[in-house]
Amino acid sequence: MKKLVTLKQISKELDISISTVSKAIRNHKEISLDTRKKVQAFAKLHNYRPNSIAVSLKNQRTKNIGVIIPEIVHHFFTTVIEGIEKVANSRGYNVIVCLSSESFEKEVVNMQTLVNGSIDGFLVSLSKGTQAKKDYHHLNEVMDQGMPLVMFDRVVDDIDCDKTIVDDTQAAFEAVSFLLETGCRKIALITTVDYVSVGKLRTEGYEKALQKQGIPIEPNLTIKIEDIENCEILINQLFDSQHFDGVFAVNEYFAVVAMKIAQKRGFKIPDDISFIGFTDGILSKCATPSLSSIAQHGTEMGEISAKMLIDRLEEKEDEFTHLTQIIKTTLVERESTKRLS
Amino acid sequence: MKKLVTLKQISKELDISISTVSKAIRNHKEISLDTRKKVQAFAKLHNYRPNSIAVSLKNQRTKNIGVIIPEIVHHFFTTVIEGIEKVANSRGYNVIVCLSSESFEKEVVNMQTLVNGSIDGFLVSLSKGTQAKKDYHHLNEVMDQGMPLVMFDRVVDDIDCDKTIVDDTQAAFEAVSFLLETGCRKIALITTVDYVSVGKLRTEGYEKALQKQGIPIEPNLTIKIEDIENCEILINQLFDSQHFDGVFAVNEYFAVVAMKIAQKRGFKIPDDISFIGFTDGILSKCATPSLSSIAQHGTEMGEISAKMLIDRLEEKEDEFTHLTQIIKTTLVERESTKRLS
DNA sequence: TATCAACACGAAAACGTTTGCAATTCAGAA
DNA sequence: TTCTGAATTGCAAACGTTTTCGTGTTGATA
Repeated sequence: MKKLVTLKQISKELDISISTVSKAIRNHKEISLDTRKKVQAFAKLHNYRPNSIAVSLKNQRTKNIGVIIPEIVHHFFTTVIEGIEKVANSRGYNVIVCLSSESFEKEVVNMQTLVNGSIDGFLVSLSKGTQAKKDYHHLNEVMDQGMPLVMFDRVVDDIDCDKTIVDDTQAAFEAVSFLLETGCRKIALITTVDYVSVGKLRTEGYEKALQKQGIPIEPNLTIKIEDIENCEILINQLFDSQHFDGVFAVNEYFAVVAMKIAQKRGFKIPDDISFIGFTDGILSKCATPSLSSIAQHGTEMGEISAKMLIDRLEEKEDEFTHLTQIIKTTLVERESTKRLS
Repeated sequence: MKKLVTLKQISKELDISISTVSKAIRNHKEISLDTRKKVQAFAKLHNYRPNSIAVSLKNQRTKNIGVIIPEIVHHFFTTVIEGIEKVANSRGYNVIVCLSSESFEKEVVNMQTLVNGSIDGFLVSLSKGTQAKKDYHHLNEVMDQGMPLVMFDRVVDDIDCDKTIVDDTQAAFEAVSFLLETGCRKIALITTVDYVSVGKLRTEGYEKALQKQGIPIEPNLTIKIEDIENCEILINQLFDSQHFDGVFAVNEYFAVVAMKIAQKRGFKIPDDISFIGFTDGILSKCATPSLSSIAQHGTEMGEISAKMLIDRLEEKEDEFTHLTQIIKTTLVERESTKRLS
């Protein structure tokens, strides 16, 4: 077992001052070529690597970025992380991932433990808890300290920072419009409770699409799911009490569960009922029938968010305008919807 | 914008030495109660937090652990991370996640950039590239430097370190035995190429189960998938050329794809063909019919691995025996298999 | 009054870097 | 031999902590 070698040890070994060693390793031209060669050879031999903690302390930057997400067992967030990792890595940054588990308190604690020097900037998607509580003091504190913050997907207007989102309302509008165009007349909506920003926005898109076609909005055709555990029960109740020929769900899981229930009740998909979900993940592809859904391009969202953050970290002079990037969604047509004639 | 306050600033403001401030904040009894109260009040007011980089440098420990996984868009690894996060957080550690993307080179680079002080220990699951190349020098280097390393799931015998695995062979044996007990006689195997350790082990379990029942192993009933992209093609070829009444797949994705193909060809599941997959994830639950599969308990694996690592980090005296924890798998019966009579 | 412990606080080193500037060396010119 | 300027090299501060050790003050005791 040989611990990592330090500048001091090299310096002693070679009988050269620490500063000369440091400069020689980094190939400063103010050190003679002879010395540079000698030191570099020695460093290579002993596998010298600068201690990143010391470098961080000296340079007042860690080359780490912190990512706070509500859940990781969730295909969409997973693709976002993939995108973040990709650009972070390519620009020399490491990614520290923290999970809020949809809890406000955990989100606050996570941010507090990272803000004290561990990272250079934050990438955050809000927990449900935070959205319900509408308490954003932890975000403001971080911003106050001059630490860059980029929010993605689950964002909030009250905070003035860079953001990356998809146009949820527009995407939902397009999906529901597609259902209408392919012949659906009574469309059920399976969504989340209103405080979840994306749930609310997608609900708005649903309503807009109906309104545009002059179709009245029937409240009984909408179910709002708070606790994912009992979504089956609620969906079954919907089937019990209502008739409809289309379903729009705000995520793929709800859509797939609804499809399974519909099939059990003898409905043919898409002949009797069409289905569209949000988030084009592995479930959509593998469901039977495969599910038409809205691709949110999570990887791209991660890439763009990370790029925004790192650009901000490395910008020379402070730029005070914050911008919001909107990612274009795509409706992926599969077997759960009829063809546009 | 107010940057974080430091000990030095507090010290100047209160006209007390830095060391006294430090001690007062940490409630050392060698500082008078008066001073302690005063300093603590001031610190609280100005929201003082010790700079974690400086603390890390001083204490020679970062309270970060590095996790290297092959892919994150993969339900199993995602559950492992969840488990890791949970215990790491509860014991005051942050988690730095790096993706090898199944590439040997990326795995090496990731480990090298983390080993220089950024973290206290590693949690690693090998990339396919590394397993194919059989080059483990980067792991040995890390161990040589005295940095604790715990491998999970995709491990290798050549490295002497703590490990967490499931008994892949035994689990596959049980799954295939179950198929046999429920009446299957010709069982196809959908696996990966041999250099993927878990693929190989599960294949062994499959063969053992057949041997035990005295059923000959037909090589043509096995397909080994290297590139996940063209798994559909290979599975279709299998259906074209062979007859069978059971399928065992080494992951849930292969199983679900095979089920879809079987259904398209008019087979009834499980009456004509039974299916069992490995990795009990969301796909298994949501497939139609739902897939019987082997739960690997990823969360538990993550928890145990993280616990092993942190225990190792915090142990007083060096303990030289490395241990391998084996996690019990569970066969989750669903609709894709017949009932045991 | 001298001694001593208990108490409160501060100086300084250490962790491993980076970097501006001062100090040293050396060759060549006067 | 002395001087000059360039080429090398080293000193020391700085980043923000923690911690050991030393110092000074106080009050009590002999």
